[in-house]
Amino acid sequence: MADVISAQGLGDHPASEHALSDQDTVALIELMFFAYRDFVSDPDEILGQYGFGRAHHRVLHFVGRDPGMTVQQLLDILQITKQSLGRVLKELIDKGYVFQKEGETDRRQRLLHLTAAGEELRQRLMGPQMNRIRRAVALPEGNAAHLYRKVLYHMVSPANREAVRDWIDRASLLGDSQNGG
Amino acid sequence: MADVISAQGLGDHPASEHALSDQDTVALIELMFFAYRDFVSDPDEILGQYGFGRAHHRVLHFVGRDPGMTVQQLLDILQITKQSLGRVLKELIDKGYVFQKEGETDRRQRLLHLTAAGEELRQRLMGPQMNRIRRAVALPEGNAAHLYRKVLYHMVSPANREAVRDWIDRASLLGDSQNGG
DNA sequence: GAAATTACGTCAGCCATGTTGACATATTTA
DNA sequence: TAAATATGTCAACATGGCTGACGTAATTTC
Repeated sequence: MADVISAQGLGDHPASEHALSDQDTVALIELMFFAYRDFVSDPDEILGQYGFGRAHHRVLHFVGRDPGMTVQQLLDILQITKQSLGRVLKELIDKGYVFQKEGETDRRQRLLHLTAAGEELRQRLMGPQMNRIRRAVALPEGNAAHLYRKVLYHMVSPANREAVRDWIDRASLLGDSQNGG
Repeated sequence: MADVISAQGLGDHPASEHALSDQDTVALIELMFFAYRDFVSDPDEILGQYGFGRAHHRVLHFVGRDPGMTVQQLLDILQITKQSLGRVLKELIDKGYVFQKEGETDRRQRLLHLTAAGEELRQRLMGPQMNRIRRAVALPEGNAAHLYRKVLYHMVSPANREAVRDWIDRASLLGDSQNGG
């Protein structure tokens, strides 16, 4: 029974029916909590060494994924206020992990980029999460990755799905900027 | 292409290989962020009407799942300090959503229970999340629920898996306390 | 070309929720 | 009886959200 949640959840039930039982649904709600809690624990530990928090991580990650993005684009993705962003962004700039470049076509814009140190830290933070995802998805079941991605996507609110899909598509097209390139 | 993340992610790749590409792995990391963000948005809105926050929600949920649990058990699940818990617990008790009963075998314990109002609120908070999970899992793919549960479970840190499995098993055995019974 | 809008920054204060450290009290266990 | 346990509480602090207000430079619109 190692590495199996419970007989209740993974053995006894014929999981092929499409309507989920209340029990199973609640178990998923709780697993969402536990999984997210541990999922962010790896980077949290690293961030502490730099005097940063989760907010810094998000900025590092998304700027690294889409170098040259505008402040407004970042705000749209994070869905926080510019004042909240301002604080962490200032710290990241002051400590030399992020820098800004005046927009060429629109000189009001301060396009966001990672410094070499920023990209390095971003990789360091992403490593454990990639390992965790790969370990979790690489199960004997077969195309878990496909399903899991689809399920997570459908967990996003319908109103936000277009923005999320656009982001994922866009970031994918940007190439392997998430792999140190 | 409606309701599909992207050609990149869900169309072009043969997802049957067990080693996930970097691109796909990063996409999952980001989906974890977006999905969790929206997953907690439903209850957040309701909680605001009561002057409560996410911390209150967690207490309501887990106490409702395992009525009579000790304070220490709750602390172990939430993995926060007793001072953090103390604040929200006090508010929930003062406002009449939670009450405590002296333990019978060990009179030091203050066993936690929901009042009728507490159970009602808990159901109200859980409703949208159950709908969201069911919608996300009820995809044409077939046994998504099974896979998704397994994947989320494996996202939990190995050191925490026993505790999480025990909790899920235990809560399941407690019957349908999550369904108003 | 003047006016309105946009992109961004910043100051100030507030709130929720986490932390550490210290101390108190009742009860159970050794 | 002494030590450990279960719980509560006070005080101070950090992070990262929020609102509201105001300012500046650049672009767009009329």
